[in-house]
Order: sequence, then structure tokens, then C-alpha cells
Amino acid sequence: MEIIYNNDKLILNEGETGFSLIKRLDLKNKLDILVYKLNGELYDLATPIKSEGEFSFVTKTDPEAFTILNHDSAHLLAQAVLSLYPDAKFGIGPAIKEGFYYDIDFGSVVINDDDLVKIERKMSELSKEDHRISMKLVSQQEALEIFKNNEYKVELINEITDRITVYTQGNFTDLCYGPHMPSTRYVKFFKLLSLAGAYWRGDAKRKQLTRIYGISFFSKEELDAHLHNLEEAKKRDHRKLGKELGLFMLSEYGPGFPFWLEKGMSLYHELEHWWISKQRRDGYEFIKTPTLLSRDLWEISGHWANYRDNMYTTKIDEKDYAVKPMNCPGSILIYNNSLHSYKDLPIRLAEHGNVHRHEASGALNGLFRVRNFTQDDAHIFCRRDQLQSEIKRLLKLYDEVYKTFNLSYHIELSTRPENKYIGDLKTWNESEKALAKACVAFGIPFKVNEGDGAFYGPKLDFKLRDSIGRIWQCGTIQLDMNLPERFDISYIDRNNKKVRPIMLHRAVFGSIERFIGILIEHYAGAFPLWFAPEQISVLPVNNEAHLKYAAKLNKKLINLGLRSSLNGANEKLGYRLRQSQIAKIPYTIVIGDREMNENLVTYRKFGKEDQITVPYKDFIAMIRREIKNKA
RNA sequence: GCCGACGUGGCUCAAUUGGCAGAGCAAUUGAUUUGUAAUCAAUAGGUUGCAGGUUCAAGUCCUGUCGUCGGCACCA
Repeated sequence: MEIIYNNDKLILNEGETGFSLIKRLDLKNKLDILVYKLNGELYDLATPIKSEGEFSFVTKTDPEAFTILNHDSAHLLAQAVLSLYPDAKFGIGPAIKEGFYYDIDFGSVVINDDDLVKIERKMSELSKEDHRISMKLVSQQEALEIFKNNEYKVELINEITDRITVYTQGNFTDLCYGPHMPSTRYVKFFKLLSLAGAYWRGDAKRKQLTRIYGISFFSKEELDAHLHNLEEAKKRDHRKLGKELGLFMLSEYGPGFPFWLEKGMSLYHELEHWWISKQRRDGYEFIKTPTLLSRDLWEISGHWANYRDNMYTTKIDEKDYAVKPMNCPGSILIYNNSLHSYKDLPIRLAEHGNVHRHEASGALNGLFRVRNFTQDDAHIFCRRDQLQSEIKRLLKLYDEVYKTFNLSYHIELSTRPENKYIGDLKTWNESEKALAKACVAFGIPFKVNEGDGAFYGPKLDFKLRDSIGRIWQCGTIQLDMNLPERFDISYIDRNNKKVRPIMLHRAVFGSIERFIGILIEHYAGAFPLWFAPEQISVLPVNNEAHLKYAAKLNKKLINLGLRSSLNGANEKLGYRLRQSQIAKIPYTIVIGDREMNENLVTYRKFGKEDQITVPYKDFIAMIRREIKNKA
């Protein structure tokens, strides 16, 4: 039998394993080899190479290495837990993008953060003890016997239809497909990060297990760098910055209902004004629909039946009302307010609509998940033949918006769910094709999530990537085959017949509140000039000599439409400069004798340490240019 | 909603085994008039989230409750 290895044919010995091959080839980097890969599948080094094909060794630097290491780390965690808590029962323990976790039933024992430290120490011990990790193929009967005291594994075993393998290291044996590295000593640089409750098999009706999260790397440097990044992420937490920069607040009197402070409201207004002007340019008509609408409407839309628990309702004059959790029904009422000709389409109704949803208390999170937020919503009513071009327009608009904030993104297309869906197949196929085709035409790649669409239609989701690499789902374009039927909307075609238009829902930010939260973290509170709540701070060097002039200059800047403020506190210049740095104000200008007498401006830009002196009009020109370029 | 942790001046945090609630920053007042990240001094600021309980005595222990955080579930 022969394999292709390093582009060469290699004849295998009888019963050759990864280990024996490493030995035979006398590979220098043998300690870096984790597993081997045969025809794209990964195997333990101890497993005999069973067929011909493309062969390679996977080393610490290969893309698969991180997952393998973290999967091994989950096993090491379990081994450590078992030795400290012999009665613990194990659920599942996979590697994930951000490391690994293991779901464990500790019985009546309560685990806290101090225990994590103990477990971590035990893991290090077990790692040093260099336990061999060995795999064994077993029958279902044997597997059931091995895990007879663990109802979780038994449940899993009963569902497995192909081969069952178990992995053993020391006295810990786990049900696992593998692959694993040869021994526990490969897991060396790791950290247990947090403790959480997690429902068995993700089902809220089933038992909650204790989940331990951790992450593992091949070097101390990588681990330290990762921990450092976590610290950095904490520093830009929008809740922390929101407090420090005076942007918004939360109150126990309204959990999940954010209060906007003056500076935060400035962000909000800037963002909204800019965004409204872009949408007007693109042919959107702005509307506003009521916050409180009668139950009858929500029954037609289907929300009363499906989301009543998450809606705020009230009784007025013996009639039920609900605070709107969505803007669509209101928008449709406006569409239905008049007859529409095929010539009028597409009609693009936009509403920055303030909605309330009673989210579960445990779901609330700063501005990211709130009970009162504003959707930058729009509903597009168009003809079938306009669908393609409408989507293309949207892609262009989304691209422009996200690029303005320096956010890169990727698109995911979710298609028709297998069983539960409404509408006819023809429309589904046509719409999915239109969404895909528009992406291709726009020249942007997309990922397909088969069967992940809403029951009422396919959608495109936009996943943004921020300045430190985190992914946020914001924008969405959804085709709706449900509401047009329920509200019986139509337009009159050229044959004078009533025809059902296509309805698109679209939001680019998703929620303005959440988007601002994301931008706070993305910019770490140091907003670009056009967007910053305070753009310029004017500091007179000496209050007696320069305050008057500085105040005049500040007034001048304000009259030019700039958000400028004077800092004439009785403090040293250094102290006031520090204040503007802490407030992350883009430009701090210092006014002294020279500036006053020669009409100059000495400025320091946030994030830079040098001071630059220029004529006043050059400074204004520069500021204007920067604002215009949204830099 | 569920599991776990936490809740002390505006902010960040102290307070031995239960034993007089304290500091820095911010604020106010006064002095100082400052050229690129903290001038000096004084003053004021608290029913320790809230409601009960145990105790001679509770920030500390117990019960309940509200809120926040890390996750899970949920996210039209």
C-alpha cells in the first residue's frame, strides 16, 4: 500500500501507524506533530494508516492545531475534575472557536471560582504526569457498560449509529470521536476562564449542568497575548465607556430601558441625521407609526398569537392594546392607506421606529440587548421584476454604511427551512436566487446557511467585524411572504388587476442603540471627528490674558457648526489637557500669546503627542475636510 | 426565565474572627494664572440596593426581593 506524502509516493509497511512512520522517516519536528491527516480526515498517531491517499502530518502551526489542542484540553479538564470530584458526571466537552468547555453534572456540589483555580492546578499536574491518551473501538454494548453510571453519555451512545470510540487518559475515559494527541503533556499553556450554567443539550426544559470554559495555546506567549486581548476588550466595554464618557445610563427603575445622556444623544443624533440623509438620497420616504396599537392589528399580523409573552400590553376603554414590538404592521397600514399603481413601485417606507420587547431578564446586556430600542427599519414594496435590482441597491447602501465606520463584513444567506415554511416553492426559489444573484452581481461572496431562513422567507444577514476582530450581526434583508397575505396588500398592474407586491424588510444598523454600543467598542470611545460628541476643546494658557480671546474663538467655532467647548478652569494647562485626553476629544487647541496675536491655532490631535501650529483658516479647512471625509 | 457571582458617597475601591463606615478621584470654597496627562489647602458628601430576621452589636451572618455581571435558553 502506498500513500502520497510531500508530493512523493511512499510505500507503507505492514501495520504502519503515524508513530512508526515518524520514526522511519526520522522526522526532526516529531514533538510538534499532533495527529496525521489522510484524505482530509484526522487520525491519532497511534492509529494504523488504513488506506491509500493523500497523507500529511498535522503540526502545531497547522490550522487544525488549535481545535485539536483545545479538544484535548477539555479532556484534561475532565480528567482533573474527575480526580477532584469522583462523583462528577460528564456531558459534552468540545473545542470551540474561543477555546473549549466541558458540561459537568457535579451533583449536589456547588463549584465556585476558587475551585476553578484548584482544577487548573490539577490539570497542570496531570499534564506533567504525561498520561498517554489511547483510543479504543468498542461495541454499543461495551460503551453502555463503560458509561452505565452516566445517563448523559448513555443518551448519546444510544443515538450513535456508526462506530463508537472511547479515549482513555489515566483513570478518565470519555466517549469521543477524536482525534487526540499522544499524551496529556501537550496541553501546557491554558487558562480556565469562567463558570456558567448550561442546559443539557441546549434544552431549557432539561437539567442544567455546570459549564467550565477555558482556552489553550501551544506557547505561553500566545496565551498571554490572548489574556491581554481580553483585558483590552474589557477596557473598551461600552458599559464602562458609556459611564466614563457620560454617554448613557441605566436605572433600576427601568431595566433594559436605556437613558441617553447629552453626549450620547449627540452620537445618536449625528448617526441618525447622517443616516436619514443617505436613505432620502436612495428614495426612501420617512414615516412614523404609533407606539400603541390595538390587539386586532396584532392578531392580523400574527404577533399576538406568537409573541404575546414578550409584548407590553394594556387595556384602554375595555379594549386590548399592545406597545409595538415591530414596525411592519404600522408600515403596512400606511401602504394600504392608498391604492398603488405598478408605476409607483418600488415604494420604500423608512421608519426609525422605537419598539419595546419584554426580553427575559437574564438576556439584558448594556445597549446590546435592551427592552426599548430603535430599529432603522424600512419596508420595500416592489414588483417581482424589481426584486433583483432592489437587492442590488441595498447591497450598495449597506456597503457604503459599513465602510463609513471602517467595519468589514461578510454576508450569510439563509434559505428555506426544510418543513416549516409558508408561501409557494416557486416564490421561495425565485427569492433565494434573487438574493444570491444580487450578491454575485455586486461581487461579494456569501455563505449559505441551508434551511436557516425564517418561516416566512429567505434572508441575507450582515456580520460585521470590529477593530479587534469580534463579529456582530447587524444588518438584515428579509423577504416576507407572510404579512402581505395577512394584510392582503396589493398594487394595480398594467392590466388593471390587483397583484400582491413583494415585501422586503431591511435594517442596516438593526438597532440604533446596539449599533452605537458596537461603535463605542469599535472605536474604544475615541470617535472620528464628524461623529464625536465633543469635537474641539479650547484651552487658554492663562485665564487672565487669554480667556476672553479663547472664549471668542470657541464661539466662532460653534457658529461654524462645530461642537466645541471652552475649558477655562483654574487649573494648570497640563491638567486641562489631561481632561480633554480622558474625554477622548479629537482636537485640543491651546491659545496663548502667539496664537492670539498672530491668529494661529496650536492643536493636538487625540492619539498623537505632537503639537502643531497653523493659521486659523488652515485649521478650519483641515477640520472641515476631515468631517467631510468621515475620517 | 435558569445556573453562578456581585451590589459600600457621583466614580474607582478599603473596612481583621460580627465591634465607632474610610481613602483616592470628581464636586464645592479659597489661594494659585499656569505652554501640552494630575498645584496647594479646606469643606461637604453614606439609613452600606431594598425589606425582614439573628445578635448586646450587622457593610460583614440568615431569609426574601430588586438590580448588575458571566453564561445557558430566548432574540419576530
